[in-house]
Amino acid sequence: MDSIQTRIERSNNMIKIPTIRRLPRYLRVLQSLSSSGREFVSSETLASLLNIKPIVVRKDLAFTGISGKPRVGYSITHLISLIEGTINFKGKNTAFLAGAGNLGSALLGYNGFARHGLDIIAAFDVDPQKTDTTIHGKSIYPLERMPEIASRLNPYIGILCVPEESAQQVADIMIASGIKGIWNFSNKELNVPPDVVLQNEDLGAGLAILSIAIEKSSRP
Amino acid sequence: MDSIQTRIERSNNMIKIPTIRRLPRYLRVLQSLSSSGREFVSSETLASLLNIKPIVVRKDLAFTGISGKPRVGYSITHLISLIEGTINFKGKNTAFLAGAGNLGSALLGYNGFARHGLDIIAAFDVDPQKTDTTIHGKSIYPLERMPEIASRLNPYIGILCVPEESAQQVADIMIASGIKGIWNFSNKELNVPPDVVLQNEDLGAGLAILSIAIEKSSRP
DNA sequence: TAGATTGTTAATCGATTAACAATC
DNA sequence: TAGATTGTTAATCGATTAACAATC
Repeated sequence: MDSIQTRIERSNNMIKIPTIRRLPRYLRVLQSLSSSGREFVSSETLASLLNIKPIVVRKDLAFTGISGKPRVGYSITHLISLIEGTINFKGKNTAFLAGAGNLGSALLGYNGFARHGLDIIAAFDVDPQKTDTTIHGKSIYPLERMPEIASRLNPYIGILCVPEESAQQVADIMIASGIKGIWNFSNKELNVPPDVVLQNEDLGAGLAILSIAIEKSSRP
Repeated sequence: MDSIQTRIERSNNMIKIPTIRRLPRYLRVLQSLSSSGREFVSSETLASLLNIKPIVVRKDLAFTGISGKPRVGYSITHLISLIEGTINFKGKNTAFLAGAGNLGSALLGYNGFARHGLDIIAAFDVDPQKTDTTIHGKSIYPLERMPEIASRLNPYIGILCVPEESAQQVADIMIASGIKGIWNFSNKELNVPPDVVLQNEDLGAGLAILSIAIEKSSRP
């Protein structure tokens, strides 16, 4: 028999992955609406901007704790603030990045992260040619200095952009450095202890979905 | 009343998004097992390598049409071939890329795409400083030449890496050029006609999931 | 008040998991 | 044959959608 706590948590109120995935999208259109001077927006309008259904919007937004006004909609500035709070895009999420290759360098230069509350505070590489330089204004340190520098800066997130062959090894260094979550851009299946969160970013998955969908739409 | 066809399709046999997302992961561990000389693999082994359950593996692999042998498992080379066929990672998926900034350049230099059967055959940018040069060996053309070059090369996929402000406009040029699917790395919500497939790649979504999971695991 | 929009409750749909028979 | 592993059928779980009452 489940505990009351378990049953309550299962029955309602825990935010769900599909909702979390949509929240940054709401955020972007809301910021755009806000900068055009609008104050309120309906679930109908948000739905049409995201090509989803209004009922999905209302269910999703309920998780942020917002209360909409019948006949008016939701306060845009309030909603922005609540979504940012819900997905931790306020404050600063500090991160280390490992692997300053093509992709790693691109992420170091990605301006969008500021808007997502992510601050890459240091980057690491094994290549002596890259270390002790900066890329897009971020300092690159030798990989072996990660634990030492982490003990001073206390990063939350480790962004892993190294080749598959060294991915597990570098992940282990990140974990030993006290990082709480790994954002894995390598295509290696990583093993991490249960208290470390792992988020895999798999371009192959997106490409496979696209490829199958194109094939299906060409031969209906 | 639904047609018989509709009911058959809904009841069984259509490959599902979660399965499609996992197929590239199977592919990678299978390729690694294959290069270590193994011939057969069980659902149990694959499951433990991907940190999922064996029943999920068996259900997923059924969609590729493979037939496993009780007490032995699945033929690794056969399975690789069937997965590649299922997600179109065999042959060549030809692509145009628009926007040779940080991210676009990184994707031009990404070696993993060859393994995914994706061939970026040309790249485009509005910046005259970038056009008529090459990045990672790929030629960069002025954006306005896309329709003309497309009429010769017939690309399937358009990889969109331009800033949000110009994303819709560039997507429209891709569509006018006859592209069948858009892989959208900009954070713009695009409008595309129903016969064009849209796959959004949203880094904000991954970051939001990671961020909420870290918060939850820190305060249990 | 009338009507538009939210938010809740119930129904449907789809994916995962469990149980177990089939098979080599 | 015995036992391991596949693959099928049924059950459970979770997310989306529909219907509609509440509210401003």
